[in-house]
Amino acid sequence: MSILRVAVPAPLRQLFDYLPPEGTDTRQIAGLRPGVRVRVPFGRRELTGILTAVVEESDSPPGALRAALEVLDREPLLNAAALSLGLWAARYYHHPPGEVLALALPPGLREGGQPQPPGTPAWRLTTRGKGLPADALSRSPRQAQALGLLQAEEAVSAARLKAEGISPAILRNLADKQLAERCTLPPVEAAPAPAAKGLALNPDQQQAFDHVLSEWGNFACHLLEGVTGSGKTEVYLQLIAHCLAQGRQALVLIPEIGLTPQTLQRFEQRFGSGIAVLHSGLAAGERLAAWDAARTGRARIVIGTRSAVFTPLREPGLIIVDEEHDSAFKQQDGFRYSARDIAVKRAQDARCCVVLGSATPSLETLHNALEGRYHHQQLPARAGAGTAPSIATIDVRCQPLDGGLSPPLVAAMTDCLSSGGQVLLFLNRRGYAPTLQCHDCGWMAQCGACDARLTVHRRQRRLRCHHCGATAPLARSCPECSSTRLLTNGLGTEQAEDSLHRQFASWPIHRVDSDSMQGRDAMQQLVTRLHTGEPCILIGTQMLTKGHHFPEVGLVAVIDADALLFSPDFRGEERMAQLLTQVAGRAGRADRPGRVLLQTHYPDHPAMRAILEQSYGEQARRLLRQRQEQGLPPWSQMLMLRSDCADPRAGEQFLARLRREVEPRLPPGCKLIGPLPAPLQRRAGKFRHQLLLNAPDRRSAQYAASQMVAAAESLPGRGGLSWSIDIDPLDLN
DNA sequence: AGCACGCCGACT
DNA sequence: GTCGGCGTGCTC
Repeated sequence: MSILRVAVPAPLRQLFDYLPPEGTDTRQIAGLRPGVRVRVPFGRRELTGILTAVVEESDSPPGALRAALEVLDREPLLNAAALSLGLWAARYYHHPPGEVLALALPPGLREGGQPQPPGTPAWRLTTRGKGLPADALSRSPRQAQALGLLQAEEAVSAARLKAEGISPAILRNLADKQLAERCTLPPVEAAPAPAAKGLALNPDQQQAFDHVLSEWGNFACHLLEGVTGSGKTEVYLQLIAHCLAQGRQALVLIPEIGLTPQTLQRFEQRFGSGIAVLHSGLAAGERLAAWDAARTGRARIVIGTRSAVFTPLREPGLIIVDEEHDSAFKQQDGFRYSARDIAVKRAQDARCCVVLGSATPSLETLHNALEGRYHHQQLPARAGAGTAPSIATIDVRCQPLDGGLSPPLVAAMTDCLSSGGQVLLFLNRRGYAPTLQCHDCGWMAQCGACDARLTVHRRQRRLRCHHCGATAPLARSCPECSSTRLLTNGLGTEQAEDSLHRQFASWPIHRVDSDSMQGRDAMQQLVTRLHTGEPCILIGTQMLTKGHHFPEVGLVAVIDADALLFSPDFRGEERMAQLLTQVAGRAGRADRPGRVLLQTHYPDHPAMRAILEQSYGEQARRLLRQRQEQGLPPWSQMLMLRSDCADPRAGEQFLARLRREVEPRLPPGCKLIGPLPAPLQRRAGKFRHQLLLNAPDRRSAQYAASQMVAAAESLPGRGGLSWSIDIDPLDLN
């Protein structure tokens, strides 16, 4: 008896068995390959699942099995490697397999749609459209223009029409009149990779490159630790060239879409076409096309964000994770996976090399390298003889601050600007000010749904909660006492920008945060402008620290370095060191060493001193020793069970019961902490609690996780209580 | 997550 | 007398 074992997209941690569709003969069953999509009845609905195996026996009683409705694909959409990677990740993260495998498909195929024939989307005229006289649309110049373009050729790609200024709406109008229709152009054959060798590698780069090559053909994980500007990307490019020359595909993971234009440009210059880009910002059609190119092997290089780690590849030969320390690789809700860790597993399965690159490697990765599990390649020098920036603190105690700037900082900025340099100011707080307060009665604007204050956004004339997204109009008077003496407390980027306009009126000022960089290519435009080298001031959040290198920046200043100093999380100091090192890395170039200034009230704080006196590598090694003494990751394994409930007590009670149930059965050395209220206990109207487990090793953590999930599933999850498990949590918030 | 079934308040 | 509120239970 053949049984189909199907991963169904439901939040259930199991696979479901089905009989083959009615009327399937044994020959057809024998031809069924795992990785095809199957339409199945599920409760009272129909869903599209993925066939994971054809088995002879089911654990379910025979009468309980229903028949699948239809097999949707002749060829698997997920090959064996993609399938087993997804199932492994589902087990490791204790997440429903159907939801994990759905992630490996582009959204258009998840619901059971048919894959489009490969090719670029295009438009052509219908027979009716072809018969139309040229002047027929004289009342609609845009449509007439579109008609003209389409008349010239058999079919015109959607991208070219867009470039000619024809909006999709115009084409839809033509389609409504049945004058034009969608079609696809045959895919452009990937040009063979040009033989260009790229830049000459310096000795460090060459050594790193050679070392990776020496492990080629087997699984090996390499940490490529290179200071900013040391030329990691060139090493990636030459490794990719080698990979392509071996006839294999390269998968490149990057933390954010924002970085794609730059990265992509550099890759295209080197390799021409054959590059597929995958991220959530793509339109459905583009995404499907890129995914299909990766799966079939037409794309030789696949560049993508987190979820791209699940993309099926025909013949992977190299995986690169750029900025591996970046927390964007860890999904923070739902399926809480680490794309970096899964990339390592994937390389292991594929017996290929994986390169984790960073100027500021995570302690997890560094630990693996120092323990000899990963190879460790270091690029200590800036390529092209650049000089590392000098770092100093500004003690702002007792200093007058204008818009957050101390007199020494203002002087340094003036200096830098007048000598033709750009200034980069880092302030990790969006909006105008983090609090609005009544001067007469002390009232403060609080979020109604979270334990948090509302942030003043003056440009939008609104108060906004940065935790749940709630907004409220910016009050003109106090709701408690009607006083109009409302004060803002604290400093955000908007306010800093305003005060810069006052203090540096003759210089251009650009604000860079998620509010000001709304447009699709706002960042790209700014980067282009900055590359003209025009002296200016940049003020922005985290966004500024990621990826982009601005060669003309001569001064980088952190307006409020103290904000990083007192984190409740044991990873606080690691994050501070990474962030400050990354910010500092934005400054300077070959002929002009950059300056980095940190404004602080605690110039003697050990963490602050460490930033000045030690390289990131030295700090990281010191922090690793501390973690060892404290028995914390990466020397131990953590997992966290979170509860979320409208009732303030129910979540805590649920976790307490769970703890009682599970604690006696834990492997030796496992410690439970909690239940504790989450740092921001009430968020979006829900009370959050957490139960943390610290385990001595992976195996016991894995065992404990199964116990906890089993217990949580069996406990009555009453009263709208929801829970989730986070394996290797990054943020203990 | 859906989508049922299942028991208690305001309407034609 | 029904329509419908969302509480809890199940999905091969």
